[in-house]
Amino acid sequence: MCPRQHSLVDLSKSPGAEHLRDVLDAYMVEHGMRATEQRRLIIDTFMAAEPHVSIDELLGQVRQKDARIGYATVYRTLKMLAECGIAHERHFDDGFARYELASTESHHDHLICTACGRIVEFEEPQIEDLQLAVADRYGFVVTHHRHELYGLCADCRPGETKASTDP
Amino acid sequence: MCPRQHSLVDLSKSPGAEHLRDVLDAYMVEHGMRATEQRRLIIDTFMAAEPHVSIDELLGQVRQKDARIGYATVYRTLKMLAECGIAHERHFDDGFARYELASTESHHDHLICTACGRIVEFEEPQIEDLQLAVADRYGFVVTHHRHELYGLCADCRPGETKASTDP
DNA sequence: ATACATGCAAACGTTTTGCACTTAG
DNA sequence: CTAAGTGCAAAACGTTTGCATGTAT
Repeated sequence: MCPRQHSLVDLSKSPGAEHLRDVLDAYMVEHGMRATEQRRLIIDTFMAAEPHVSIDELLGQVRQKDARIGYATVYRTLKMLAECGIAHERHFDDGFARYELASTESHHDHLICTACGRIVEFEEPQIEDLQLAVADRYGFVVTHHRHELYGLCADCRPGETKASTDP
Repeated sequence: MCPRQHSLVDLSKSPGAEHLRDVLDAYMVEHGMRATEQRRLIIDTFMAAEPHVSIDELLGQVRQKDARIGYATVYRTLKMLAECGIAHERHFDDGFARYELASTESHHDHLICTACGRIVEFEEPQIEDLQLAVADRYGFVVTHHRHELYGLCADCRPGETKASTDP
């Protein structure tokens, strides 16, 4: 192992992560999948990464440990994680897929700052309830949904400190 | 009841397709754009088409009248309509852009049947209010959003009668 | 007459896959 | 040993654009 430094935040040890590992192991055994060096590295890196990483971002982080890893391997590994329910694939308006660890908590949606790219998760049970009511009103049964609020976060909003007159 | 406002480009309160034509004309004049045969045909066809047409669908309909029309022309015309606020570009989960006339009153979101592709518009002011409340809670100012409910419509649901025990 | 528009085909950016080589079991 | 995984490069996919030709004004 590389005795580089002790990671400050080790999400792989947060509550729930162990269960995810179990789910993953079961899934891989069941599908005759092998635990390769690359997969281990990619999965570990993903679990320690900030939420909503893109494939490219993750690839960059992974390559700091092993520069030979290819895009396709990261791509396929993330697809696999999504397939077995450990990760969720998200498509915001920036054009590429992002992945987040499936949390044990309930469902959440997202606020996205169009200036700095910050992504904040929110939960609003009342909205969830209203969604079901709306669907019911139209005879729909909802299987999944997408709810994204785009705008400016507190740091990017004009008004904090005026003087925003550019030449 | 509604007096027809004249000449001013006031999109937000446009009552009908006729006004949209006026807005369009004004936009084209202002941008030195020409009223070509193709554009007329494409725009007329779009306005008569069902809501949420894709470029390919519209191209198909347009080619029934003039088989020489190219994809790029439809593409550019729809972009232009979106640019001047007459059409809205939507991206659902089927991978390609769809366009709808902006003629309708206030904002709406969508229910999409994942079986037959049916798209239903819904309006729910309470959800809109809650969105603003949520954004405010996180210090965000919302500029736009995306809210899509995916599921099965009444026609595609298993068990027209009841059948509520099916994962 | 000439700037704008068209239609083709090729460029794009991201995702997905075919394939020869490598490797875990 | 052999089925599964890797990395590369190329295909696929919808979207976007450069360019030679056509046309509305």
